[in-house]
Amino acid sequence: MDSSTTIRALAALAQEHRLAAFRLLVQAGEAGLSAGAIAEAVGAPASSMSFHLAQLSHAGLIRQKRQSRSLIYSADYTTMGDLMAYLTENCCSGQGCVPALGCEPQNTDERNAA
Amino acid sequence: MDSSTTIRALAALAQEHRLAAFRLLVQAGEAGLSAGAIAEAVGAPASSMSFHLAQLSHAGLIRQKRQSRSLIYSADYTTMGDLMAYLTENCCSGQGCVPALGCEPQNTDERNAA
DNA sequence: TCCATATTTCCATAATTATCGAATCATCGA
DNA sequence: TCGATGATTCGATAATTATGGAAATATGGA
Repeated sequence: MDSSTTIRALAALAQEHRLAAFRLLVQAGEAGLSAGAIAEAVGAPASSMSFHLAQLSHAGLIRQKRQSRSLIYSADYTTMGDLMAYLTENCCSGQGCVPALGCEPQNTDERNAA
Repeated sequence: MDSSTTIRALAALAQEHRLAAFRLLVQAGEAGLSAGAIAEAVGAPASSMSFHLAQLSHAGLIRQKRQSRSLIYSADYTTMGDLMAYLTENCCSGQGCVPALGCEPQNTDERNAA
């Protein structure tokens, strides 16, 4: 992940409605949520939310699929993973930025799932 | 870390000159770098860089100390760590976002250094 | 085909953020 | 105290980003 891609991802998350939407989609998991559901949950008008979803999408953080009349959005963890890797690599060098989780003796294989 | 603090940190990093500056400071380590040195390395005029350093500072990502005529900036890893923790917690839920490092069998105690 | 629903695109406007020269402030050495 | 150096603040302007209603697009059902 290069720095301009990183900046796009960071900027995508650096906004109230977008961060809320992304968190929601992470919670929702594979099933995802429709644009309308997200807009309602976040409390933003449809057209505004659409704008924000486009930003997240453009950053590669979420995916879109049509399901009948609804557009279902879901989190795309690969970009998020790349972002985490970039930050760990470039912004935490040798210091204690990596949170102390995910380091259990035998974590079978939940990582690398997406 | 609450979401508005998170957003401030994300926004602080979501800018070319600031991300470059922060990476530089992470590399520089404890010793840090002067405002002038950062501005030159990043290729931004002093007053612009000063603006950006203020943003990073306000987000809690860097610290400032005066050393004679120079202001020396250095990375503050605690906020970065909090940010990583927030993202891991809220944006990677159960999925494979945590990079596969920091999980060596016996990593003595380099974490929690700062 | 026609209507209702779900969502986006368009557009104008508002708000925020970035840029950078000039002026100002702080510190040091002579 | 004066001049030089390092850095910030000020202020005006440019650029980007956010907002949200209205119009347009896509889909499905009757």
